Amino acid sequence: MSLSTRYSPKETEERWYAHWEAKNYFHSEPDEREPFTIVIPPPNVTGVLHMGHMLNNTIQDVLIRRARMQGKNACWVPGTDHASIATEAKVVQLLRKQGIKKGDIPREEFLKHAFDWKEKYGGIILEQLKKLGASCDWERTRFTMEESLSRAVIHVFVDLYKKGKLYRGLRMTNWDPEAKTVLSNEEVIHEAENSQLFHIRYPLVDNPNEGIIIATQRPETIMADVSIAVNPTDERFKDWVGKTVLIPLINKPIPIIADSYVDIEFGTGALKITPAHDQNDFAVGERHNLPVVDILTEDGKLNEAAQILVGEDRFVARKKIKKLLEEAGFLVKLEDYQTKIGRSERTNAVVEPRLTKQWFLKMDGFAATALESVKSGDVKFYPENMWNMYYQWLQPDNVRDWCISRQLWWGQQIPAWYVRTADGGRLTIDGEDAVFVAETADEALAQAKAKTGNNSLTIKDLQQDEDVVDTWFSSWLWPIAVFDGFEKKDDLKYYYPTNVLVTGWDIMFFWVARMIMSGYEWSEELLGGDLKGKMPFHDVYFTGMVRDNKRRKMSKSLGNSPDALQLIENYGADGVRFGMLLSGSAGNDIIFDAPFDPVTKEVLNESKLCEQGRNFCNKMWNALRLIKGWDRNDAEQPEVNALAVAWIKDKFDQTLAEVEANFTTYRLGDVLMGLYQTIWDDFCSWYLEIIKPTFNADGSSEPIDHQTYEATINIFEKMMAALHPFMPFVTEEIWHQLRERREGNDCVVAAYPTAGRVDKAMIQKVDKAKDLITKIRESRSSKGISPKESLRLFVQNTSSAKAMFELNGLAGLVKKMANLSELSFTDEEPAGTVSLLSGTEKYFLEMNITIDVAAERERMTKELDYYRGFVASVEKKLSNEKFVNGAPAQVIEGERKKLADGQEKMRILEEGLVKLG
RNA sequence: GGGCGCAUAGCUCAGCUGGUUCAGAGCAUCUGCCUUACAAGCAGAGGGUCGGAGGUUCGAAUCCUUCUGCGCCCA
Repeated sequence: MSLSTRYSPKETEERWYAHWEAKNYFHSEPDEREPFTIVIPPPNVTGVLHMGHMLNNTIQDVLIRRARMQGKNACWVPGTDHASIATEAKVVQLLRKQGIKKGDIPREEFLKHAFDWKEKYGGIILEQLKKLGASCDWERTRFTMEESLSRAVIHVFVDLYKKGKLYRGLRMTNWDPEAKTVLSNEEVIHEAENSQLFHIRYPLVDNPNEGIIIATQRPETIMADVSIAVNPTDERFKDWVGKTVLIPLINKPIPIIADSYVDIEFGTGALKITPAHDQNDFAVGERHNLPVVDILTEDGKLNEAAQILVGEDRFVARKKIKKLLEEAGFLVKLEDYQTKIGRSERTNAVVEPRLTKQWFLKMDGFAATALESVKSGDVKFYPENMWNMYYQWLQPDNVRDWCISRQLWWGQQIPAWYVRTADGGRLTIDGEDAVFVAETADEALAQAKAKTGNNSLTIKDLQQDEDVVDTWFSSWLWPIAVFDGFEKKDDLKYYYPTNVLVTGWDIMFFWVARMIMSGYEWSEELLGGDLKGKMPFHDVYFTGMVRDNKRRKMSKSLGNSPDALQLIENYGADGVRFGMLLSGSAGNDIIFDAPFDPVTKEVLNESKLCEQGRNFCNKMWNALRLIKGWDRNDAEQPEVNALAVAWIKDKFDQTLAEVEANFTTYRLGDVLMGLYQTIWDDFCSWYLEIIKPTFNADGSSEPIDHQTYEATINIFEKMMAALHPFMPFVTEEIWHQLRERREGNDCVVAAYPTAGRVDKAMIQKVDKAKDLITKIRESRSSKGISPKESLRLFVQNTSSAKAMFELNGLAGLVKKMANLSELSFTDEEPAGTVSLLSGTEKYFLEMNITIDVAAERERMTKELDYYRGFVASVEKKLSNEKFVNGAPAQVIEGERKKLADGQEKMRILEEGLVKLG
């Protein structure tokens, strides 16, 4: 057989993924087994695979693959969300290129284009996940805008309205003038930007030579001012309160008021109040019953109410008004100023505070439920300290009602209807729009008829709310909706609550908390007696953000993120998965150290950690090549091999015990590192070297005994199974190269190995032997003696040494690994040897060189000094009465043992020094 | 301004309920090896006093206080 010396992931990965899919291993149907369910955090349908997705989905895949191998009915539901703003922006852009303006086509036609776009591009990210190895149940792929999920959104909207939890209200909202829609707080990104503070004088109406000077960043909004406010305790302005000043340029009189909101220290101490364009000013205005003057259009231009500069964009207006104020002598001072500016996450437009009529969901009850769910432990967070952030956010003071309407088309249209009046306006009742909320227009019509008593109303008289709901208003239903839970019970009953959610902490509030809310709101109604728990998931694993080496979040716009697919191309999916998993632990942000090109400053698609993963694949591949190259015979198993086999089995069992413990706390990086070390160090570097047959001078190799060969294949395949969730492709490939497999005997569905009993005494003896071997190698290395040269070793004849080497095969093991021609006991120090100390045993290594006595003495003296200090510190501890009385017996016992060992080593070293002379 | 988190080797991070020779891992570095599985490798080595100060304790990287620096969330 001929296997290449390098493992090549490319061909292997494609082949095995196709095989798994053909076998339908990832598909789940409810049955009598215990379910293990994960719903994917649906990536944006516009998205392409980035580092965050790779981290997040690798973790999910590890968890789901392990559960599958443990015999659970594993179900990982994939899908995408419709990302209303982002997708709508893309579609608008695309149409514009075709010469079509959104405003020129009807809603239905636009949606058709949007769905076409989704069909064409929406599946890209899911295909990319397959490259990563994600074992999703692709038959269950869902999309938040598909019919059933949309029906669920409409259903809950109506349900919440009936429950009195939804209302329409005029609110100061975040307005994106580019997308012409309201944004939620989470969609606004506040960052420090450079700006200017304008000091402007407002003349007194009675005496234009005198005036009050205010400071503002937004001079273009002075036309919307309704008053000037000062702090009531501010002595400087005591006499000004109650007077009237004129707004510069438009000469509109406004009063000076006193309000404690004004910060005396800031600016001039006098503040212009502009309720329509500032959240805080709006509150001040309400307190003082001031009017609201809105001077901006929906696309951020000045309107008629501004009187001047009408039609100018607000930023153009700012420049122009600066000149006007200067010319008219109202601009007193300009100072540079840094302030936090909010920009739209999607369009990057500066967000305007704007009063609009929106739909809101009352959050008070929901927030309490979400808080209690985690507090009580129904939902557990990993890492636990994420609770702090969650708790903080969900405090009543911090929770605001959820604005769920968006002025977009791509999304579920709000199921609320208004009645058109003859003049084209809306029918109002008690001064408010008459609104009828129902799942269908017919139902709304019936409601309208009943309410108005007008039976001649027809569908044509109704006008549906133009807006759609926030995308999160569909994704908060995800754990229920992906199982069509609002329409049928069977799947939901089996899979709900899901086991674990894996997501970034940055969406803890607008997704995780809201899913918990919706879970508690509807799961019981839907499942009744079949409910296994109201929570949507038992555990939440929060991943950190993937950042670059300057700690910046990796993003497309910064250009600091390596290309995910290129990384897979370079290192293989297994290599990249290894890199992602090893780069950090739960919750902590991950510094993914991709280097930058020093010349172009562009990020390179390179990674040391992924390289390590790739090298690991190659290591295992070569271990396979080695084993497959051996001839076998029926000879009896040598003692050395028997010992090696027993040792590696137990060693691996120890690792498996750690694997199990680390999985329960989601320490996946630790699991992987444990497997990495045991496979590379214990299995490859020690075990295989021990049992490796010797080569003859003629180039042929001795055969290996059948028993050892079989044991080696057994342990290797177990290792592959244990590693499979982390590195699925290479393990599947080796699994099949190791043996002829029957149809269906694949690693992906093999039983996950469990830890067995361990002979600790044996492991300890082998560990001592390994230490001895290392000391011998070190001795050779420092004295320039080749490993190829066989040496003789003498063991100081003590009862403990005798006991150690009584273990069958141990002496042979040491001889082979340290290349010794002889290993024998001695009572006296043989001539021409250097002494070694390993544990508390003394050894003499014969070297065919003259021993440098002075160097030997120095080395031993140094070692002795260390143990003197060590023993002294332990003695001090043990002579402390408080320690002996206060510390647990186990600890004291440990200290006594340390002392005895230390003293024994000192004795041996002192003795050796005396002999050296 | 309010809150949360972080600071351990050159780098990225573990270190869980204070106590095993507790100061660790991986990478990087240095030395010697192209030894027929693997140079994407093998065998060895060096390197930190745990951000600073103070405290609790028989005992502190670990608990408390405070300072400094950094990151994030909210206003």
